[in-house]
Amino acid sequence: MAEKPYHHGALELALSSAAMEVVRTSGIADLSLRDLAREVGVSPSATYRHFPSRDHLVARVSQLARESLAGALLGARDAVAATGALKRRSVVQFREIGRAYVTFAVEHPTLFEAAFTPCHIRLERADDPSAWIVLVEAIDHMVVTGAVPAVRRKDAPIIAWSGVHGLAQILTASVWPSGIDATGEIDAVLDGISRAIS
Amino acid sequence: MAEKPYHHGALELALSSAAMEVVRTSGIADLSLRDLAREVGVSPSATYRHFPSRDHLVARVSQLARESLAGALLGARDAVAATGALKRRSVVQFREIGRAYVTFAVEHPTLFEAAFTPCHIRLERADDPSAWIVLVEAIDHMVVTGAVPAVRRKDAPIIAWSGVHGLAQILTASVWPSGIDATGEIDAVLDGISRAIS
DNA sequence: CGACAGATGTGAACACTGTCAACATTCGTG
DNA sequence: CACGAATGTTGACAGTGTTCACATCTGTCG
Repeated sequence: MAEKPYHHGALELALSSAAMEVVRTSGIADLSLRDLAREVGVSPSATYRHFPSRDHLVARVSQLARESLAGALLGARDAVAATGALKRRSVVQFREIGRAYVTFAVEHPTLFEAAFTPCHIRLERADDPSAWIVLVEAIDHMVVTGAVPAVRRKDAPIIAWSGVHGLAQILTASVWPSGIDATGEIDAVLDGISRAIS
Repeated sequence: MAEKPYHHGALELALSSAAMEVVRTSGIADLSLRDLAREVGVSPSATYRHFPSRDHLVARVSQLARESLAGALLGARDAVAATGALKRRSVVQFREIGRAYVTFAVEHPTLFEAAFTPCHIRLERADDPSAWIVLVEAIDHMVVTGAVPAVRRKDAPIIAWSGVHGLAQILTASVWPSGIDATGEIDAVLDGISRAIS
């Protein structure tokens, strides 16, 4: 077995993966280039062949976290049984997407935090399947099936996205006015969104 | 004039103020104990007499930012003219509070970011006038004037808070699906919230 | 008033970080 | 096969949070 090839071969991927692991278990604030380099078995400066700066690494990880969230939404949507009336089904799908959004944040708070961490770096590669698109599609679908009036089509996405994103943020934030029970609030907000876009 | 008294006299306040200035102009990520110490004209280790760690300083600044936000909400509420029907006035006040929340975030993005930055430190001193309380009071007031049905009293706060906080977060976040126009979206979301809690 | 305890500030050090420049090795391609 | 581009290494620099031993001041009690 090759002891230690001079070239790692897939350093960028290895670094991203190790970084995602750190984010999952610890949080994006604890990302350290030197730590990752150690983890992967490479010198600190080697990382600079793949990420111009720590901020670029952070931005990449944030992007991966966003894609992970989008994947969760898609999964929740596609898990809805393809039975019954189309109209009702479009409503259920939308609701499950919303629930998945908040659930993802609650179950993987560090990932969710990373997904929307403020970073001033502009990646050249754009996001793959944006969570935003999944939401807009679901709403468009509801408009088609008549579950949502066409008048609401324009504003419904920002209303729904705001409500769901805000709740997720609130449930995962550290500072709080008083203990808030997650499960109860989720349905309350989802109901509110339904009324708002009806 | 006293050249340089050995004791600063109000170091904690001076450090907090300098820190808030950095947050306002630069962002909470750029906070540095050594920088602040230099700014205030004190040795780096002096800061440790007032903040056990950098995280504590960050937590304090975050708290100050939250109080600043709460102040903006109070200001917006009290700026509503005390004329006309009570019912209508309670609705206008609620709407202005919501608008102020989002406006604060858009106009002072770094302060808003600081207000909800994730930090694992628990301050002993609790927040003074929480933004949450202002919101709940406004909703209670609407229930009293009959602008909001009593059935919604329980869920209205989390619905409104989620919508407004989510929109603020979305408008100030760095990564985006597409350019979003702030002013238009604010009214859309505020209208949505009104429908949701009616 | 004066001594003493506690609060507050200093200086020098440690371990750690991101980043860079000069150099070494390997890969792909003419 | 040779050579340029891609990738990895070594060693350094400036900067950071944090700590410890020490200096200085402030208020309080006999």
